[in-house]
Amino acid sequence: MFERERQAIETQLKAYLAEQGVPFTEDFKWSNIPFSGEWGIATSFFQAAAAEARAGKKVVVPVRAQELADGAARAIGLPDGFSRVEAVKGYLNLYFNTATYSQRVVDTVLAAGDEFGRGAPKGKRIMVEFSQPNTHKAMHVGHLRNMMLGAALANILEFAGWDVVRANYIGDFGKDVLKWVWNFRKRHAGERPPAEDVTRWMGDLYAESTTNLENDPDGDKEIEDLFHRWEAGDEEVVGLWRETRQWSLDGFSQVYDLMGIHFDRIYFESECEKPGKEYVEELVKRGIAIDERPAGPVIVKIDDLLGLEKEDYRVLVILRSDDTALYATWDLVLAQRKFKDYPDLETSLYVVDVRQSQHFRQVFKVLELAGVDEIKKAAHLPYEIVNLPGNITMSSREGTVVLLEDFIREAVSRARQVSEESNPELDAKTRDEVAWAVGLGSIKYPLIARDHSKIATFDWESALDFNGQASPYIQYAHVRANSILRKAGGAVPAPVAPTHLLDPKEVALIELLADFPAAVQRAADEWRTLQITNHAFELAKAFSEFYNACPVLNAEPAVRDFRLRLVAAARPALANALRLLGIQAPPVM
RNA sequence: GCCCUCGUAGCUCAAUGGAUAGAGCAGUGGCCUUCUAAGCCAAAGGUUGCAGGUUCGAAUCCUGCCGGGGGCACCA
Repeated sequence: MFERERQAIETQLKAYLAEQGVPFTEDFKWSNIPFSGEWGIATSFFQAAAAEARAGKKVVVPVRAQELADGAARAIGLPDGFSRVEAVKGYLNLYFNTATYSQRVVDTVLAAGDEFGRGAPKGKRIMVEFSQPNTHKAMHVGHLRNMMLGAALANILEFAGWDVVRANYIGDFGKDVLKWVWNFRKRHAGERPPAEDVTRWMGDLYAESTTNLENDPDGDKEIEDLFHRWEAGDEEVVGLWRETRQWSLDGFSQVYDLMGIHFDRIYFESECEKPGKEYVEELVKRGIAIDERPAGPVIVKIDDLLGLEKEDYRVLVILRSDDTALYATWDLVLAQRKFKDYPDLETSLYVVDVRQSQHFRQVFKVLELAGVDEIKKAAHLPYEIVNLPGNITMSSREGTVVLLEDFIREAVSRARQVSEESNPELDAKTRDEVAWAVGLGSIKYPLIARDHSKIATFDWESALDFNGQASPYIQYAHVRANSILRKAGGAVPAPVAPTHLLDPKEVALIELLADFPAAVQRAADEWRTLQITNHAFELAKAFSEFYNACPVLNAEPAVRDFRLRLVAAARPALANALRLLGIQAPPVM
């Protein structure tokens, strides 16, 4: 928000260093002054001093850094808009003139409103592939992390200025699917799914099919037969597959609607089946893949092709020995199809859990070896899975899963209960909206509020704890801001500079508001939703502390006007941050 | 065996190579006649797994070790 001032000062600093003969021409790194209640920007001279040391000048770096900071402070004097300049411990601290700057921040946020924090269009397109559910299976909490990560990241990238394509890749074919179909036509022919919890029902039948297959010596053969009949376009098999698949797809749609997620492009594994096999043949012809059928599968010996002595990429199986396709077969063609569908794609991002890191490394490398240049723009964003306490991985086979439907129901019910206790006056319709907004928010937030590389642990107690660093806390701050504005009559006073000495809590809140646009950019650059979940929480915390320390409505008129504008700025900032995370900001709770 | 990854307060997690390592939860003590207490305030809690190295400066980068998790030919 203050790039212009910063650049002007930076120019002066560089001139000063040049004058002193310091061989340092890099850009300065700026940060906020880390003392609470103070507001300003800071940079250090350690790099410059170190550059001198490297150039042969005999200096003690910290001492020299302080010398340079001192000299720089004298050289730039007191720039416009600043109230104080100091050199401390090698740092140059520039304190803003709080009256001027606080008004500027508040005015800027209010002018932008719902758009506050949006970056300028970058003119670059990125595809984010996420969710990737399997038909004929249930959805559990693990799937939710992927969904939320992908959805939030897509929102953030878009807000940061990217053109975003939200893509889904649905696992609607393969051995597991046909296993389900095999069991269904044997034992459930003619049955139809229930009205509610369709994906759970599909999952139950999937678990049943697994058990039945284990106890059926002819099962594997019969499934292989189904495979070939599907390929040949057998009407009965394809018809049944299509019908049952649709049940899952409808179930997914319900979940996505509930979660507020949409996709721009949906790919299916079944579509990749045929072109995948053709591509495998091509790779064999070109000598990239080795065909060991029928004794073995079709493989690519990646390390050999790269001339690597040590094993690294190892071997990728791209077609089974029985001619059936597998994951890698489809992925090889899907990766290329994405660039065909969107030729201007700058980045093709895969949000898939970390266990598939090697798989993607292999697939991308094989395509590179095959001369597919665009594949350099493909990237895998690996994230860790959601485990149960005791580091137990969820397994539908062992019944150790927390189903999405159950989780949502519990969270919404808990939210309703808390709402009834703390705000009994709400009417039924509003209560319902609050329960859903808070319940859904509370399950979404923790899944994206930790680094991707950290395993998330699910337990009911903390999942349903609405206190502290959690989505309801942020929503509550928004509600309080809204409440003040409502009681003020809705009108926001005209722009005004503060005439009172700003409270440290006001300063802290203003600083966080000013930082939001940078947080959005950083989250987009690093593909880290964590930047936004943290910022949203910090913002809510700053607002709560401000709320507690600084009366608004009962303050004297000049103070009241300024604070009212500050509250009016905080409200959309909180709502925007939540919106990026896919979380609603209800007006009351 | 090879490769990847994680290790920070009792627990769950933060911390663009930079100033005094911060939050939440749990526990302790306070605050509702004042804008919604899903809140706020205070105190307490640390050898950043261990040992070296690089650097003016390391929780952060490198090496080794210890411990947890994951991946390594026809699952996805």
